Amino acid sequence: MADDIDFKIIDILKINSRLSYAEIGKQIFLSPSSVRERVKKMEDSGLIQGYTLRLDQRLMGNNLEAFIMLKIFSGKLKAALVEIESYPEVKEAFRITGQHNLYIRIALKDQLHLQQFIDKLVNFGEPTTHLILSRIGKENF
Amino acid sequence: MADDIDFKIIDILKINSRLSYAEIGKQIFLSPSSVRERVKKMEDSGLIQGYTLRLDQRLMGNNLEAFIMLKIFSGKLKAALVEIESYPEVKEAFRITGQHNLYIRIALKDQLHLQQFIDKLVNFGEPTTHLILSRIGKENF
DNA sequence: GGTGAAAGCAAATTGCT
DNA sequence: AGCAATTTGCTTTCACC
Repeated sequence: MADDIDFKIIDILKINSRLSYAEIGKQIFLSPSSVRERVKKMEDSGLIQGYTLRLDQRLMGNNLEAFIMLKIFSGKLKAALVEIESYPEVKEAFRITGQHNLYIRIALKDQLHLQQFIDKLVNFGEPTTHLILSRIGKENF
Repeated sequence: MADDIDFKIIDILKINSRLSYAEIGKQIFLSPSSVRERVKKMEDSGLIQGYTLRLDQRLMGNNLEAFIMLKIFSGKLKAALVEIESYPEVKEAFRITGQHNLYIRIALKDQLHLQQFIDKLVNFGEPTTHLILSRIGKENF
């Protein structure tokens, strides 16, 4: 489906998704209308799912980033899924293989906030918490 | 620094970072120039770090998503950090607290690819692998 | 698939409040 | 902080290749 030119466009949009088609076209020697056509096709096919921003969580008032892995109590999975979707602290969450069933990435104001968050999770499972100390490299989704 | 109007703009850009200032302004009853000014200030302050896209990893040819937690061997941390930054499979990586030292999120073609990836990591530490089965809710960075 | 032309919009600057 | 007006550039569509 997608060819090398498409992947070049994706690589450019990864770095700055607000660039104009004209600007993208300059970088890959293609007309703005062709760039637009290709982008539109990638959107329509679902390859490009959308455009979003990168935020500095510290400047958003979240001094703590962490992830929690949850070993869900028997029969509590459905309730946990619904609950987790509703928390604004949750940045992403997955079902996973291994000793734990859920991975939950969170951004929090401080340690008290973390404590309160964990207190909510213990209704659904046994949490293991890992604080994020620093990022390595750049995001590359 | 940032007020409620700024956060409204951020919420809109989270959903679609390619919207025009005019369109954002319509949604929050603000002129395009004011929206632009506010966005620019948030970029300059570092609150908004950039704009990127959401991709469907399956349609990108990556049928396996996983994360690996690495317990680094003594003296191997620096080498591991350099190495990990260079792998295109790595979507994000953190230093973390707990039994393991590094968290590495990856997107891979298939199980063979995962095996090869793990084989590279075992030079630096002891890996624990968790496959991602499905996402819960939407990304919310 | 790619292009270029034309109409309609958006971005960016400026000056005013 | 916000707005309107301007110029400059971009988007979008479409006929053509």
